[in-house]
Amino acid sequence: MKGAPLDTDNLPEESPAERRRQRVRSSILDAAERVFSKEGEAGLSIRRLADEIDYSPAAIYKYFGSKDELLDELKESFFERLMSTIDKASLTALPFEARVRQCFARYVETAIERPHHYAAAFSSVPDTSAAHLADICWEEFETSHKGQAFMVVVGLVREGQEIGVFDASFDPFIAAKSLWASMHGVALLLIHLPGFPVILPTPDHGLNTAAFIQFHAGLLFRSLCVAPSSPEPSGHTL
Amino acid sequence: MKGAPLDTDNLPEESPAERRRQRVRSSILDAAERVFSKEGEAGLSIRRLADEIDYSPAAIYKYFGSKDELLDELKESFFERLMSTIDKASLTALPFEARVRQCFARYVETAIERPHHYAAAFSSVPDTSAAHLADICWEEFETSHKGQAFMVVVGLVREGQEIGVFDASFDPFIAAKSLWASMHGVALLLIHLPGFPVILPTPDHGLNTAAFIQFHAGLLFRSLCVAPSSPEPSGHTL
DNA sequence: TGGAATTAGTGAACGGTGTTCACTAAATGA
DNA sequence: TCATTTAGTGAACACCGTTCACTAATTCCA
Repeated sequence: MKGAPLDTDNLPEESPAERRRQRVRSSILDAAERVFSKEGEAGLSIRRLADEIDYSPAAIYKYFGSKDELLDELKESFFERLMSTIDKASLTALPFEARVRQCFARYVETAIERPHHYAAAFSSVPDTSAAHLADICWEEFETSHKGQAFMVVVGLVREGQEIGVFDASFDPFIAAKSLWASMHGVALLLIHLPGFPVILPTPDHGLNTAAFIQFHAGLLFRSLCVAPSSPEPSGHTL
Repeated sequence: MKGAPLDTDNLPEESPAERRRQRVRSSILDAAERVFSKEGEAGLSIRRLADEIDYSPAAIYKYFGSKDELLDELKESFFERLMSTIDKASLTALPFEARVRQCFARYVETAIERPHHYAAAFSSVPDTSAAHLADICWEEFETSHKGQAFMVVVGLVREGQEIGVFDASFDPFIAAKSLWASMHGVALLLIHLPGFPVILPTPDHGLNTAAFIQFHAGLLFRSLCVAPSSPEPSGHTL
C-alpha cells in the first residue's frame, strides 16, 4: 500500500499532497483541542468540528477512523506533555526532597491545567466480567506514557532509599503505585470539586490550591521516610 | 400545590394513587440501577429504560425531569451507602489503627464494587471561568453525604491526635482532605486501570487488590504518626 | 499531453439519542 | 354525575456518530 519513495520515512517535506493532507489533519486536531479544552467531551461533536473548519462532517472520517480515535490522539498528546513535565522535574538539580515535591506539584498542576484531558484519560470503566488479569502486560504499560511517568516515580523512591532518607524495606514499585494513586486522587479531586482545598468550616482552615498540593506532597514524602524528618510537612498552619 | 391532607408528611400509606405512583417510580429506578450497574452511563438510555419497564419513553418524564435528574438519584443513593459504610466502619470496637484501616478499606471496596456509580459521581468538570470560590459553602458540603463521610475522617484524625499516635500539629481538616484524596485516587485507579495492583515488571512484585489497599492504608497511617510505628506498613513483601 | 486511477470532499441518509407536546383515557374529587 | 386532574402515548424536533454512493479534483504513468 502506497509504494511511494520508501526511503524518506518521516521527513517533514514528503510531497505537496502529503503536506496538504497533514495541514488539514492538524487543523482538525487544533479545532478539537480548542473545543475540548474549553468544553470537554460534551461540547465536542463531529458536526461542530466540521463546522469550525468549514468542511463537511463526512470529511473528518477521511482523516480519523472515528471520534474516539480522534479523542485518543488528543489525550495521548496531553499525556506526552504530562510525562515530559514530570520527567523534567525529576532531572532538576534540586535537593532530593525538593525534587520529589516538584515532581508531585508539576504533575498535579499540569493535570488540573487541562482538567478535561486528564479526567477523560481515566474515564473508561472496563467491564469486570472476564479474567483480564493477564491481558495487561508490563511491557505494554512500560512503553506507554503512563508507564514512563510511573518509572520516574519508581526511580525517585529508589534514590530516596539509596541515600537513606526513605525506608529501604519498601518495594519501590509498590510504593510508587501508592504515590501515583495519591497524586491521581489529589488531581481529580481538585478537578471535580472546585474549591476543594478551600472548603472548610472556618475560613482560616482553608489553603489555596498550591499550598494544599505542597501539604499533601509533604505527607507523602513523610510516609516513606525512615523517620519523619520534621513533624510539620510545611504549610499546615496556613 | 397539592393541598391534600397536609398532616401526613411522609407516611408510607399516603393514598392508593400515590402508592401506585411510587411503585412505578421505583420500577424505573430499579431498571436504571440494573442497567447502570452493568453498563454505566453508556448503556443507559431513556428509550431502553422505557422498553425495560414496558412504558413509552415520554412516560419517564412524568417521574423525572430529565435523564440527569434520574442519574443523580442513582448516584445519591449510592453515596448514601458509601457513607454509611465508612460510618459503620468507624464505629467498630477495633483498636485505633485497625479502625482507620477498616474505614479506608471499606471505602475503597465499596467504591470499586460499583465502579460506574463511583466514577460517575466524580465526572462533571465545572468550568474554571468564573470566580466560584464562594459558591460552594461549607454548610452545603457538610450536609451532603460526601461531607458526612469527610467528617468521619476528620474525627479519626482528631482521635489519633488525642491518643497521641498522630502528630498533633496537623490541622485535622486538611489532613482529612489529604486522606480522602488518597482514598479517592486508589479507588479510581483500581476502577480505571484493572490489574493496577498487579502490573509490575516481575510477577512477585504484584499484590492483590486487598493487599494493595492495606499497603496504602498503612502508608497513609504512617504519614500522620508522630513517629512511624514500624517501618513495614504491612504486606509489602506480599 | 492525455487518459486512467487514486484521492479529497460532499449531501443525503440510517439509526440512535434526550426531550417536548398535543392528545387520549383513566382515575379522582365534589 | 360531571369537571378536573393525572397517567400515559405517539409523533415529532433537534441533535448525535457514522456510512455510502457520488462528484470533482489531483496524481500517476504511458
